[in-house]
Amino acid sequence: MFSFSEENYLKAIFHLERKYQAGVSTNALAEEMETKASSVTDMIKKLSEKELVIYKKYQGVKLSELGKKTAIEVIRKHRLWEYFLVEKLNFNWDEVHDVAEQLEHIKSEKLTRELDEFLGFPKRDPHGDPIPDAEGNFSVANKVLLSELGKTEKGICVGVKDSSSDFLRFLDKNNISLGKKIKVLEKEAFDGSMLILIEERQLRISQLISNNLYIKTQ
Amino acid sequence: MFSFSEENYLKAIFHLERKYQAGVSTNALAEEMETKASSVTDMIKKLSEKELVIYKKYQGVKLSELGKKTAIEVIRKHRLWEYFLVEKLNFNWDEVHDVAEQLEHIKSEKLTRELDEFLGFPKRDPHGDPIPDAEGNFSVANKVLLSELGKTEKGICVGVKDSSSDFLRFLDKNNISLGKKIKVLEKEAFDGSMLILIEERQLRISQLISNNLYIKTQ
DNA sequence: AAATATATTTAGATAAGACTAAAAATAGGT
DNA sequence: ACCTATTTTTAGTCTTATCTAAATATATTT
Ligand SMILES: [Mn+2]
Ligand SMILES: [Mn+2]
Ligand SMILES: [Mn+2]
Ligand SMILES: [Mn+2]
Repeated sequence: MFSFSEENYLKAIFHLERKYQAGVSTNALAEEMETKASSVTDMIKKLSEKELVIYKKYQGVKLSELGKKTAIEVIRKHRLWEYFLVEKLNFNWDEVHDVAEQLEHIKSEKLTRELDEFLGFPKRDPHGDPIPDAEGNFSVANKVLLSELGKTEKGICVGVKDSSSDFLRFLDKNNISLGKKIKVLEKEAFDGSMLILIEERQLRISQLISNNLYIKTQ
Repeated sequence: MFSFSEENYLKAIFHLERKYQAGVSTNALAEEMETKASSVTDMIKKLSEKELVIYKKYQGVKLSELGKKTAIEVIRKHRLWEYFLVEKLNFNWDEVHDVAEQLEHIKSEKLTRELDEFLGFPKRDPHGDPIPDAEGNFSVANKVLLSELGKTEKGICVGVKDSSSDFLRFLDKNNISLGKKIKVLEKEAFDGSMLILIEERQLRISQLISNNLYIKTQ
């Protein structure tokens, strides 16, 4: 149906639309795709021809309904494969992204459907991100960044914002993983660092860390 | 490492080398790849530059050691994925080939290794073809075509030569599957058709069928 | 051995996706 | 409102993989 490159652009636009509802700028997309603005303009024109995006010169792009549907399908596959790699093939959560970037482009509805079933219709990928179902529906959890919590507030660690290997391995090393209870004991106004309680253990973390950990409070 | 297209050419050359040990001709390769001879020449030159094949103008191609190793890796992945699809994801043996054609190009040594382990190091794919191990070794079974058997000879059905959907569904419909015992009851000299005994059942099959079924005798 | 047929390679073109450099449009500051 | 900085688009080039048409080499007949 669509090329790898087209699918990757759609995915990138989908993710950037959160931040730029008015339309995703060429430069933002160029940065996300690690390419040049001129290449982005070329591709946007092509996607526009194919009615995957709505585009007016100098005004940025938005996904059309078809574009959004396609992007969600790719994201669904990406996250299902990440789940598969961790749950069935002994991958660590920091090793799955690059392989999933390849697997997400495999074209077979039956494969996606059967994989989903084989995995027991998982709701979240290894990084806490929601896995869209076959109809493209997914629940956006009411999560906040740990850095937004104040002293004495608590919740459960439910996701990571940064899913780079470096960050994930840091979390592993410090025994921070999804599902664990976290309570803010102290918050340093000066540098934004925190003293947290995680499973009976006290830990001091920098703002860079708390800015990349999602917490579900309630 | 190598492009999808390069990998597909290597695989095709590998398979054709059985038949054309002296060197695979441009035309044979063009037919196998469903492309034009001129395109084949272009690609062969590129593969030759990369030392994946040995090529002299007008003399056909052979795989180099590196080319052979690469081809076997792709075939290993293809067959492992086919096994996965049938054993874990409820695919029928006639549905797996096209998806495996995509999956065979995923680059991740860990993925291949872990998939192999997850599947229990299978030795044969759903069509009876051997699955190379991580070192590229695989056993070539001593099988013959059913059409080569004479009256009263018997053996076990161990593979298919043609693995088209049409042929495989024909076998399904007639309850012929790998592992079943087959005995030749009659052989018609005129049209090459056979009367066979398969699991207490008598069945008349044309030469086209017996020419595409592998049997292990002993 | 020459003529003819077939196989293979070369030449030139195309499409996708990327790039650099330059031009044009938009946004901000005074 | 104008000047400047930034963003975006255009123009032209490159690489990969394909194609058609034409040229050349090899194989087969006579
Ligand atoms: Mn990922
Ligand atoms: Mn993820
Ligand atoms: Mn196959
Ligand atoms: Mn097979």
